[in-house]
Amino acid sequence: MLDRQDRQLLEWLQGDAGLSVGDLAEKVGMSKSACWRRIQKLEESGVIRQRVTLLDPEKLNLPLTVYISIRTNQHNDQWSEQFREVLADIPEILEVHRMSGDLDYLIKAVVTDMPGYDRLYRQIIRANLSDVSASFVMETMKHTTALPLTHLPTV
Amino acid sequence: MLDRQDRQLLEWLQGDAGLSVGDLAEKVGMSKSACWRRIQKLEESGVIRQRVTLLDPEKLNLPLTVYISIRTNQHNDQWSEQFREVLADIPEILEVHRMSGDLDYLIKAVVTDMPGYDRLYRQIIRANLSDVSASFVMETMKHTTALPLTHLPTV
DNA sequence: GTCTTATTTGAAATTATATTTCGATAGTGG
DNA sequence: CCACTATCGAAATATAATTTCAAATAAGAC
Repeated sequence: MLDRQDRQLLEWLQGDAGLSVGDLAEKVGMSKSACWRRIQKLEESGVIRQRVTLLDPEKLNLPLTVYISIRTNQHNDQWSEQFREVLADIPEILEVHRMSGDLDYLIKAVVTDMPGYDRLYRQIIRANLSDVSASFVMETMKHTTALPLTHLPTV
Repeated sequence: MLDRQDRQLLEWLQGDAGLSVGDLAEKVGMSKSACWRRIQKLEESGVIRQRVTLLDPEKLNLPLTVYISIRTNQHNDQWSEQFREVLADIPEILEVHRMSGDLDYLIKAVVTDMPGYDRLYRQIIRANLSDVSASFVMETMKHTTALPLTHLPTV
């Protein structure tokens, strides 16, 4: 069970993984050692998954984000597993979700430009897909990795 | 311009923001101080955006991810700006993109369950939207924040 | 080529931070 | 009230970040 202080720590850490234990301790009002142990526990328990560095896609020559919707007529496990492995190895592909509803998979990818998208497209359709359609991101109006902590059971 | 060593540093840091300068220095084969300065420059130049902590949605009672597609008949700047502000303040909403093609906006959100989605839906449709449809994530097959460094101009 | 200048480097010193230790405190069940 | 357990804070120790400075390297200018 996560108490108020754990939540506060998580709130701060979601925004900045580089904060020192000392800073955090001050922010949530406890000693450094208590704070440090809290963080350890949050890591051990898996609430904290990992600490990552986010880069600027534009600066990496990846200004175009695309969502690719896929329908397939292949629905067996073996095909699905192979599809997963292919996509896992393509670094431009950031997310792959199996979806409810009329589309089967939704993919998020980053590319340099339209020719870049076309190269990606050609890789993907090697699998047996009945329908592939792309929507391009014109403008990202919000983008955060911070999850709300408001749905936890009350202490 | 990012040379081989910068790229290697970024590669490692994307995977783990918690690596020490010493470890990184060893991995890419340079001294600690050189390594430290490289990282500073990458931060100053904005290639490194931020370091964040990723949490486990399930452990936060947010097992359901949903993509919400929106069409609207409102296309003026003022409406758009207001829409943005409303969405920015809803913590369950992680991403909002203005899209090309037949849908206007694509939203990614996390919720506890279907009633949770319904509450979110009701908040969103307060805006003047002509069409809102949801697709739920059954299974996330890939999810990374690491961008490919393979599209940078060669040194 | 070689001189000059501006960058970048590595080792060592310094400063700051993470981690451990240990005794004190507070809550729990019997 | 006592024994037990979990948590705490302050201080000690171990690691790591940051700065300093002299040497090495790269980039032009001629």
